[in-house]
Amino acid sequence: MGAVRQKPGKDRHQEILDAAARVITERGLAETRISDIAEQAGVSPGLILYYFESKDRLLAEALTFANDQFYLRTSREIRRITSAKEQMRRLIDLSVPGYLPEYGRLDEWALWIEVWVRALRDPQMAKDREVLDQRWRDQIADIIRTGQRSGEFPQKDPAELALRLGALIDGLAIQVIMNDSEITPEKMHRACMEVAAHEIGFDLEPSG
Amino acid sequence: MGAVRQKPGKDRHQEILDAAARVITERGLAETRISDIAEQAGVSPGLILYYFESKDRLLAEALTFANDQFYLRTSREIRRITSAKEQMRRLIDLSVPGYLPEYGRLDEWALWIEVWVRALRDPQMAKDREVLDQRWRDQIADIIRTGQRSGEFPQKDPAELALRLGALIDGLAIQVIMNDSEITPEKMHRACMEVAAHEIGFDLEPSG
DNA sequence: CGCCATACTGAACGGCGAGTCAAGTCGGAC
DNA sequence: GTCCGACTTGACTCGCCGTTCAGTATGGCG
Repeated sequence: MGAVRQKPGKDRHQEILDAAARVITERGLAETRISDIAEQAGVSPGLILYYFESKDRLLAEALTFANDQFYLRTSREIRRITSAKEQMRRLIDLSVPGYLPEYGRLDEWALWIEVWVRALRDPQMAKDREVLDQRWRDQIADIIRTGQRSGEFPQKDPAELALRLGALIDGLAIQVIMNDSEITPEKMHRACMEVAAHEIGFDLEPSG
Repeated sequence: MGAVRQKPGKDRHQEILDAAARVITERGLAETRISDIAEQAGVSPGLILYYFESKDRLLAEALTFANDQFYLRTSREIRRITSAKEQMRRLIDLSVPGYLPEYGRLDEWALWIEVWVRALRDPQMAKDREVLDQRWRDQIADIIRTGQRSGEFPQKDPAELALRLGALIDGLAIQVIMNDSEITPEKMHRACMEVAAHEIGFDLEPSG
């Protein structure tokens, strides 16, 4: 028996988190077994518990890990854009599940729902969720502040606007990943843009 | 051994669904065991599976059952009101978790999240969710149509408005039941009323 | 060239909980 | 009153899965 020890360049901890996130996305938190994660990561089940204290901790870590990925991606994309209105559009592009073909069905949203369920009972996850959610709202608020500083947007409370827009995006994204026949990615995108324009107070026309 | 047979006035099926909904609310879907439901209902574990084919089916039924309760309650309340604007206010009153002290923390929202998670993988639950969600949006749209007929509200697509308002309420309600420090029931209520007024196009002043 | 620490394996253990079942109880029909 | 069938019980089975652990390979160090 034994083991081909792993190349030093690789990080098992991260590999396992990544495998876990993929399995959770596919099977759901409740149906995720340690052996699934092991298989996905290409290691033995025993090794999972060698790196993580328990299944529970691993799952919790995997959820926030996946959320970080999404945050970092959007954050990077947005920083490249100067116009606040275009930043807003890009944020919405990236937030609508299945809108950009290159990003699959944007299954981060499915994981996000799992976070909510867990956060209802797990105090640590509840704390993590609040931090993650605050970061999400701040991202929106920052765009609004940018637009207000540049004169693109009128003066209104950015935090309040971010709260409302964030909630709207959350609510619509849920319906979209559920494949609700009432709403498509395109429709969600339009709804988000229109409400954003209306509530923040900018004009939709150019390249809308 | 044996059994005191139950009074004919009672409906075991319903009793068990009710017990299940309460247990799920308290412990979460994943942590709900058959024996918990039995205990809550005051019967033996065996009886649960006498009335339900499997744990899975029971849980699924319990979730839609609880949602029905919420729908019927709000529906009844709203039908009593004539002014569309007041109907809208009442709907929001009832939808904000913890806003009306007499309705506890309105834990239906917690169950609703469980529905979402399950609907991602269970086709039957996916169908049920869509029906339930459609009913929820229709409830909002009907209020808007009422207001438009009476001249209280201007003419805009009621279905589209309902979609957006429903999503906003969903998104905000999630944050509230998570005890997010950024938002309180009162704040959510104000946000919903303001966006409703702004998007539907009515004035907030009277008894606002 | 041994030797050790570390990474890793997979078989085995143990507990838990869904589902089964044989037996008991009781209301009502006749 | 007696019998039937629906209702109810709780002990039992059985499979599953998280966790443990004894053992194995391997890279590096002296």
